[in-house]
Amino acid sequence: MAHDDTLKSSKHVVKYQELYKLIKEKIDTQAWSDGQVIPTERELAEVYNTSRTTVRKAIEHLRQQGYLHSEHGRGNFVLPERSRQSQRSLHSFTDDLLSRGGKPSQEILEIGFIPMNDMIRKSLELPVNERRVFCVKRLRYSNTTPMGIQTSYFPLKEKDAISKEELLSYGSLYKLLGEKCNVFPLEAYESISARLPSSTEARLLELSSEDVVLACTRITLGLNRKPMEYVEMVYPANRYAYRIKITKDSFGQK
Amino acid sequence: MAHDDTLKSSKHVVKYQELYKLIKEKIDTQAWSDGQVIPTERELAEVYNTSRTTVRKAIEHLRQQGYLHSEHGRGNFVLPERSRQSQRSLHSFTDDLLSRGGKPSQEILEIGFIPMNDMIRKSLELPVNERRVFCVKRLRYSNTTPMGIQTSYFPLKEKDAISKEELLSYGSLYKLLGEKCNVFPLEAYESISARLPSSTEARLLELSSEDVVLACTRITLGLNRKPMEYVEMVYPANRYAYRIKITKDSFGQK
DNA sequence: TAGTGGTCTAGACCACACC
DNA sequence: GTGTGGTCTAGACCACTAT
Repeated sequence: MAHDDTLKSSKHVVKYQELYKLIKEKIDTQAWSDGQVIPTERELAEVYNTSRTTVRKAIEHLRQQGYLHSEHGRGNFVLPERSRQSQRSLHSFTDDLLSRGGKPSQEILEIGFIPMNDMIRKSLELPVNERRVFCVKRLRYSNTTPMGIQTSYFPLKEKDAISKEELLSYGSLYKLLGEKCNVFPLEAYESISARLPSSTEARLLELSSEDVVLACTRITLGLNRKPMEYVEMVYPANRYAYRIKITKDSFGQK
Repeated sequence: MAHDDTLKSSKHVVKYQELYKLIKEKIDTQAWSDGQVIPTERELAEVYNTSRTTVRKAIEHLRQQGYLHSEHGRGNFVLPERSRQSQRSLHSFTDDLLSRGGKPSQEILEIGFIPMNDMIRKSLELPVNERRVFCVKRLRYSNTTPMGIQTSYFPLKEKDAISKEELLSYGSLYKLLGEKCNVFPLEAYESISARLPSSTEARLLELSSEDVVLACTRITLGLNRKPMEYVEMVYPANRYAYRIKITKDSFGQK
């Protein structure tokens, strides 16, 4: 009864998201700590003046994010921090480095239109009459250590060309693309392999003769599910590892 | 009206899973094909004699699996095959090779208890008085090509030791562990890096001097969210690449 | 204006855990 | 038993898309 209408359901703000944030906050601040049960769904529904269905929807998402797990007949329990997030999700290289505790910066090696090739055309699903593609090649740093070479290809119109100055002032390429071309990333498919570095790569990444590189390619799909980016990434394997969370299929799949 | 009670909701069979399978079937068999709208949620609810809530739960899961996407005010649309599954999910090496189109087999290099070390103890979160751990080292083949060296460590009781013959007759280690020790994998955390192979690895994987390996470690959590396995995997990078799907966070996370 | 998916409600019954 | 989460219902209203 302490609350009543804490969950504002005004324009475009949705009750189950509010409740999700609220519970997440409780867990992040350790008001509800690891291994403990949280209040029952019926209690939460009453306290926050909502229905059990809405509570369950919020809890469902917290389960997917690794914050809670449910035991039939017992209750919903807070999971240890190690389980939380860490599902590999779509974010910029900048965010990635930040989450690893470094100070990101970048050097632009190349920027501009280049002739199309078949690999890029196929990845971006472009018609054969597209002759040029926009390319941005960058060297990424964490503090002063080189952490990767990232070469991105975008199906831009000639008029939408991005200048070096523009990119540097924006910092984030995704943000720039969103505002200039109205494209936003939705999901991506990545392939991760490894090989010996080329001499150029070894020089840029400051590698010794024993070092190898992780070589990854990614196709990013936009909101309309069309490819909006093809990226080749090269990481120094001795300084960079992929971390992923693997889960069981929700159900059905067998 | 054609159906009525097609969706049997008998013991332990749940309506939304049945409906999920039914819609998935329609899409897999291309009865409902790429880019097309499927019947409206209200229609599906009527035809299959269920509520719209239940229909929406089935559709929600199909969205998560990349089978459908929804457009507010327009309908639910079938996504192209490329979007489906491919989320990296928990499965055995055997399943993985099968999905890549090979014929899996294995050779057991080592099996038995070995002395504990700190790396393994920490990964499996074991107390300091645990002195031994069960180790299985296997060479995996796709057809006759070596595709990986997999070294697994399990916190087994001495009495639960697994023999080479047992493992070979079962084929799957997970299946054996499930039946013998009642442990089942729930989720896993994997780290992917790369390096030069050791001379033993190069010999076993039939590598040339130019080849490098993907070096991965994995901690698998069981149903009780306790570590049930620590695995080190070494793949020939020229023959094996990781494929992962990356998605945007569901909501809230910002 | 009509039809769609998105949110939300206030119930109900079931399966499971614990006493 | 009682209490918990898991499933399901039959509505309702809103926001968006189309015509």
